[in-house]
Amino acid sequence: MRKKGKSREKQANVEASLRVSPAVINRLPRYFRYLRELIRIGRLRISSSELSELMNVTASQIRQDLNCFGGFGQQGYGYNVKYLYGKISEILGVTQNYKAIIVGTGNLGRALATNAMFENRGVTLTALFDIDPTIVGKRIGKFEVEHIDKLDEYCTQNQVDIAVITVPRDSAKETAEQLARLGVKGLWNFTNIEFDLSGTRTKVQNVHLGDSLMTLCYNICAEDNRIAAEQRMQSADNQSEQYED
Amino acid sequence: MRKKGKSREKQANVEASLRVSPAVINRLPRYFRYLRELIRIGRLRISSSELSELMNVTASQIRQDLNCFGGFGQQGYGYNVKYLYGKISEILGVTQNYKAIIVGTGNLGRALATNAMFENRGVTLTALFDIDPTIVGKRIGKFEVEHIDKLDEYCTQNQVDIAVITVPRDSAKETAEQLARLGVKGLWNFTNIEFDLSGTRTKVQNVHLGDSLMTLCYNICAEDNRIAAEQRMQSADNQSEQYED
DNA sequence: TAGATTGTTAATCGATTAACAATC
DNA sequence: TAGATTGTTAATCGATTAACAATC
Repeated sequence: MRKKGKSREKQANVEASLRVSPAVINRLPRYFRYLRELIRIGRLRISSSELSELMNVTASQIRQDLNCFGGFGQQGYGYNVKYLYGKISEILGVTQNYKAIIVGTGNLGRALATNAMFENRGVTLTALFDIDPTIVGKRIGKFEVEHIDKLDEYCTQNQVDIAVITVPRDSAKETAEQLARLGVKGLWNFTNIEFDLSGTRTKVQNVHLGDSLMTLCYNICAEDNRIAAEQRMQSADNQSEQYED
Repeated sequence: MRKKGKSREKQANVEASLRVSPAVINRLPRYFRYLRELIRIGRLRISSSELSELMNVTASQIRQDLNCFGGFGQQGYGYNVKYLYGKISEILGVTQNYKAIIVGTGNLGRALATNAMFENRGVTLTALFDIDPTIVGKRIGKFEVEHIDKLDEYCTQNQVDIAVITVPRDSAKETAEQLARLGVKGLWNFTNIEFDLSGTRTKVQNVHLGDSLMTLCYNICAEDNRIAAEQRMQSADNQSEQYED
């Protein structure tokens, strides 16, 4: 059972949004993912040490992270999986029912438009926009693509919290600034360029797929180098063995 | 002109792949991106302080980061843009001409298959695989989709450095382990689950789009809370003003 | 040469881990 | 109550920034 009265929840943190370190914030979605999986397999409770083994992090880090937002656990018991999942969902804004649009219905935009990811995370897609007249009017999933000229009107008349930006790089900056002007709260940026929206309240989350691919390439390349170095060592050893007898 | 003889390049680091901190590695692709842009606009040289302004980081960090790999600059001059770009490209493995395949040609797989990102970063796509018989044999971009049953044979007979994993979550673990067994050097994972390939030399780079969306939602939600708090403060101020006179 | 800017060391800052008292 | 496990403080570790001597 949950403790009631003398709850230690850091209400201050949640309410006044006292700055939580970016390192912690970036780990929250991963907790969310693991907790959902635990619910799926029917787990009712979990201790920080069990979860730490599952997630390959320290139990200390888990307790520290969760405590930025409140005392969600119980001494001697651990964490109630569903309760914790609910709390993290709240913190992540899953319960806010944010509305999103996709701007740019190229291959990537279309792929996202039909992806269950949004609804699985409490975000509702409401419209798609494109500039290409041969695409405008076509159906993608349950939407009819609208012309980008309608963007201003749409954003003024409907709640738009998030805009997914999947336009070509040349129109990206302009589009981003337009959306920020229209008061869209967050941009999910799939283009290669970065936006400077300081001076607005609009948040930007960059995906930069190319950077991710490059990081992978670096790690592969570094491993290749290590393997080559190992082999050089080995053959050097063999050489000296030959001389030894 | 580049200095020659008494070069200070950390050859040791590049050759023996002395561990570079993950924080630095994750920043490299961003340098790569900005340098490419500088080349595009015809810049020949740049100082760390100029670049720092452009990228919104400290000059100190830039010099520190680059020096993990060698002395690529010149006192009193700065960095030669093309030379530095070449060096970072090398470090990131762009010059290795890695070969990649895409496993899973759903919406996301198809979007990636026709994306210029790979060739722009020195990676060559060579084949696509899927399990769905209605898709196998169809053309996507310049490829004909092959059946996943051919994966073993293909990987044995061709160099496959990178596999892009865009399969449904239920077949993800199995697919990843198969690819690791086949000696694929790196997995670019677009599924929601994580792989444990410790004990293999295969590197995994997770994209986790859902996590990225959640981080954006957190930041929006936190900002919403801050705005609400501000407004409460404001109305409290107004209240006390009323009482003041 | 004088001015500029790097490479590098030392100082600071922030994030992670360890330890343990509080408490369920 | 005794055992378990959290919440939290203190210690450690790593990453960032500042400063400056080296040098182009």
